[in-house]
Amino acid sequence: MSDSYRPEDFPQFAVTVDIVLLSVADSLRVLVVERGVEPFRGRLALPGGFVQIDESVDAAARRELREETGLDINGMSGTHLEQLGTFGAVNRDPRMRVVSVAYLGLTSQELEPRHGTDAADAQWITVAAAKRSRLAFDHREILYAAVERARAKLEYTTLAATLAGPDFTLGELHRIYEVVWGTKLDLGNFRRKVLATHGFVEPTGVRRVSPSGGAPASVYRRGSGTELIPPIRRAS
Amino acid sequence: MSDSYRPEDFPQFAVTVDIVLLSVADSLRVLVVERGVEPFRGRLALPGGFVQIDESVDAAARRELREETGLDINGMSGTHLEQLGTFGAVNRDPRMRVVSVAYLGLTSQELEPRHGTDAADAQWITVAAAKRSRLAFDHREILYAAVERARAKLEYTTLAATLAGPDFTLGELHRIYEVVWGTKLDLGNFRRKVLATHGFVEPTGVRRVSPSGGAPASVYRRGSGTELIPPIRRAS
DNA sequence: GTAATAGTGTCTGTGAGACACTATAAA
DNA sequence: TTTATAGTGTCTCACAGACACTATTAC
Repeated sequence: MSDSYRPEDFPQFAVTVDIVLLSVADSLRVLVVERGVEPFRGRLALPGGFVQIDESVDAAARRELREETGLDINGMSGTHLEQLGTFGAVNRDPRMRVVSVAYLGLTSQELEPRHGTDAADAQWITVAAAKRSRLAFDHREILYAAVERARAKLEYTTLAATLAGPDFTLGELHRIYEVVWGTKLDLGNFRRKVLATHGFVEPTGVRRVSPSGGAPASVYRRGSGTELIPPIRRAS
Repeated sequence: MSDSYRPEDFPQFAVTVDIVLLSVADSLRVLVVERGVEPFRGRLALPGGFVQIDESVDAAARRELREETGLDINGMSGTHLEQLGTFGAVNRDPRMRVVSVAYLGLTSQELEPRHGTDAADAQWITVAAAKRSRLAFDHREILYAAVERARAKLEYTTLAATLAGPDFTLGELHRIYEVVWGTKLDLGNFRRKVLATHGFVEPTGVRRVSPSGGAPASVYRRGSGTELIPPIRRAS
């Protein structure tokens, strides 16, 4: 930390936030926007924007998320948002020196991007497609880090319940794990594990019939716990 | 991401790096510097400094670490350095808007801060003392995050071997865990666990006698592995 | 001898994984 | 009926944890 007060003594940066918002539908999806101007015009990019001088970096992330999707983290929605990491390569933005703080968001996909807002051009695409796409800036690298973080977090936190929505069956929760991890999980063992973990899910008393047939399933909602002890391990 | 090229369209920030460098001696220690000027003159602070306009944020962290301690991450020392998180509260620096990218460093304490360098006023103090101290800026918060990260990483990575130095006995490695976690661990079970984990340690063939008596112990060095599968769990 | 550390043996309980099985819905 | 899902039972193997024990050094 320098001790100077003179602005000319330290380099000046722009600081942005970029948000990797993930959800699970048939497959793992990510919210992207199409850039309308240079640089990277026409390319897909992660939603984000400049941090304002009078707001914290975290607040900027929440604001951008709200502007792009209408999801309001402060308003106790079922959405999770956490800092992922900071990307500070010298030439990551061709215009000027920009340091970007990336965030990982998880949502149950209830809310589609709202037209008529900043998010008019936002869309959900599969993560597989996004990885194939030539994303703007270093957003491909950020996406990879976010997906890996999400996969790891399902192991030792109850965040899958956030991806599953306000209420869900254990079959639906099970699919979240299979889709995010891209692996098969024994449903019977998974059920026992989840039900044995205090604070993961709690029963609502309601039963629901699957649209694809089968017996009616008990509906659960998120429990109060956040950690999974012991964790659910990915297949080795 | 804004599309403007005009500097006046986006707020200007200073970006710093702050480094939480930990080592294990009798207890867990952290490298701190005493501030010589305002603000927070006389207070202890984490080593760090401004990111230059032509260096990446990661490079700035490596440079600061080298300047403060002589440890050169590029030069294949036994030191670990990873990004911890970014602290971007509006008023975290009373002089101006500063966003700080914090790093967690782990070292085996071979190298003491060098006098006659930037680090002339640097010193190792126990983490317990640092937590009691009124650190400058939001460095207390950063320290807490770093210690928790280090504790968690010992569970599922082989980083303890980095804290233990170039070569070590299993008894020494065992103490690293007990000191960082602040718990007791059964030595017999720990030994079996470590030796059964492929890539954690490898024998050097050398034996060493402890200065505090006891039978001579086999000396090991770090293995090539980085992950601990399955992890060593902290006591619940 | 005692103290301290290194290293091994062994038992037990828990729990993950594999897999079989029954039950209940839709088509 | 078949198909798809929900939910339970059970067996086995691995392993973490507890703890006893021997071995080897310094003092």
